[in-house]
Amino acid sequence: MAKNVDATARIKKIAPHQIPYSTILRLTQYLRVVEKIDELGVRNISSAELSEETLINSFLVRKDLSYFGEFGVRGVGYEVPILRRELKKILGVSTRHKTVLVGAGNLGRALVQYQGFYERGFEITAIFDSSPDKIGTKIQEFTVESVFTLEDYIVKNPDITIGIIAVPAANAQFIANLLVANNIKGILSFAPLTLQIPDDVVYATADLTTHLEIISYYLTHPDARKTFEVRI
Amino acid sequence: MAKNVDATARIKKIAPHQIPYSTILRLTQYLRVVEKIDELGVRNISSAELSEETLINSFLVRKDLSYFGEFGVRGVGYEVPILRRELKKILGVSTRHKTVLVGAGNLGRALVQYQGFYERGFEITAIFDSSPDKIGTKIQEFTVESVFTLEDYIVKNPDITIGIIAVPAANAQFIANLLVANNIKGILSFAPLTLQIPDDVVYATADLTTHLEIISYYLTHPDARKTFEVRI
DNA sequence: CTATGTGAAGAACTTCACAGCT
DNA sequence: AGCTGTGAAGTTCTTCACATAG
Repeated sequence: MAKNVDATARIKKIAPHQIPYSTILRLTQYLRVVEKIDELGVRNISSAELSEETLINSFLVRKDLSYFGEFGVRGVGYEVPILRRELKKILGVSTRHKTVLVGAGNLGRALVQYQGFYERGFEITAIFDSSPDKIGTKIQEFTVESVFTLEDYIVKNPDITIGIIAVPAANAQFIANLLVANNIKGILSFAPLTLQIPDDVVYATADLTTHLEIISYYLTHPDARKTFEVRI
Repeated sequence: MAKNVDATARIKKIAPHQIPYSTILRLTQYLRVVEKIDELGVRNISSAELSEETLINSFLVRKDLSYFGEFGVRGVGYEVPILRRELKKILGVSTRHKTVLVGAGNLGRALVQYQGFYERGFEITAIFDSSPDKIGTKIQEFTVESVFTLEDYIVKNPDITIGIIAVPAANAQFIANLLVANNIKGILSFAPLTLQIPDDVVYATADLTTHLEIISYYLTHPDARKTFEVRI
C-alpha cells in the first residue's frame, strides 16, 4: 500500500494538453466521493467502488487517475487520504481561490449565501452591481459596491483571480471586458450567451436553464439513449 | 429559399439514439442565438454567423442541424423564425413544462425568483421543504409546503413532469426516491453527488462549484489546451 | 456564385484485456 | 489472489471536401 510514498514522486509523462476535458469533469466527481468517505473514516477505495458511487465505469476511473500518476496500490486500491490530497492538487484547489461576484440580483445573492463555494475552496471577496437600488445594500457581511469601483478593487487585490458574472445577458459582455482588462484569469458566467473572451483567460459558462432543456429533449425523445450523462 | 415549406415535412432517417449528447447541448446554444436575433428582426442566418456567435465551428453547426432535417436553404442560410420553431420543437420546449422545486434554501429561493426558467419554457408550480421554519413562509407568490405533502401534490397534478432538487446532499437521494416513486419523468439535482435514479427517468446534475473547479484546473495547468469548452 | 447537407477521413475518447505489483 | 495501470482495439465525435440546390 505505497507505504505512504508521495505519489507525486512518480509523475506522468502525458502532457496536460492531452487530457480530455471530460476527464477533468470526472475528477471533480471522484473528489466529491473521496471527500465524503474520507469524512466517514474509510481508509481505502477501489476503482470498482468509485465506479459504483459515480456511475463512471471502473476502467475509466483508473485511466483518468493514471493520467496524473500512480496513486493506487495494485491488489489493494487507492488510499483515501492520498487520493483526496492528489485530486485537490490536480484540480488546483489545495489553496483557496479568491473571486469577485458581479451582479447582486437573485442569483447573485444566492451565490453569496451558498456555502458550497467556500467549502470547496472558493471565496467571494466582494460583490458589485450597477443598479443604484442595489448598491449599498447588505448581503450577508457584504455591502454591494458600484460596478465602477470594480476596476479599482481588482487592481488593488491582485490575488483575486476569478470573476463570477451573474448579471443579465445584455450586460455580461461589458462586465467580462472589464474583468479581462483588469487581469482576471478566469471567468464563470451565468448569463445565457457565449461571451467573447481572449484565449489566455479561462472561461466557463453555466446557464441553469440548459439542463432543463436537455432534460426536455430526452423526455421528448424517449428512444434516445438512456445512458447519457448531463454534466456541467 | 424553401418557399416557406414546412421543414418538418422532410425529416431525417437517423434515429435519435445516434445523436451525440454534445449535439443536444449545442442545440440549446443555437436556440439562444436564434431567439436573440429573431427578436432583433433579422430574417436569415448562416452557419458561419451561428458559428461566430457560439464559437462552434460551422461544419458542426450544419451537421448538428442536419441530424433533425434540412432546415436551411442552400446558397442562402437558415430562415430565423423556422429555425427557432424547429429548435424549440426538437428540444421539446414548444409547450411549457411544469416542475416542482424541493428545497427552499438560498438556492431554491433564487431559482424561484429567477425569470429564466419561465421565459424558456419551464414553470415552477410549487415549492417544498422539510424544515419547519421554512414551511409556511412566502417566496414570491408561493407558500413553501411540507415535503410530506409532495407525494400528494404530484399525484393530484400529473402534468408535472420534472422535479428540481435544491436540498443538501444528505437529503437529495431521499427526495429523488420520492419523486421517482410518484412518477416524475425528469430530475434536475443541484446536490453535489451522483444520485441513483432508474434508467427510465431522465436525470441531470448541476453542481455549481464544478465549474469553478474546472476553471481552477485550467488556471493551474496553463499549458492545457486553451480551446476547451466548459458547458453545462 | 453562395451556403447547405453529408459521406468519408481523421481525431478524440472509451473500453478492453492483460501485464505488472503487492 | 487481487486490483491497478496501460497499450491496443474499438467506438464515437468532429472535421473536411465536395456534391447539391437555389
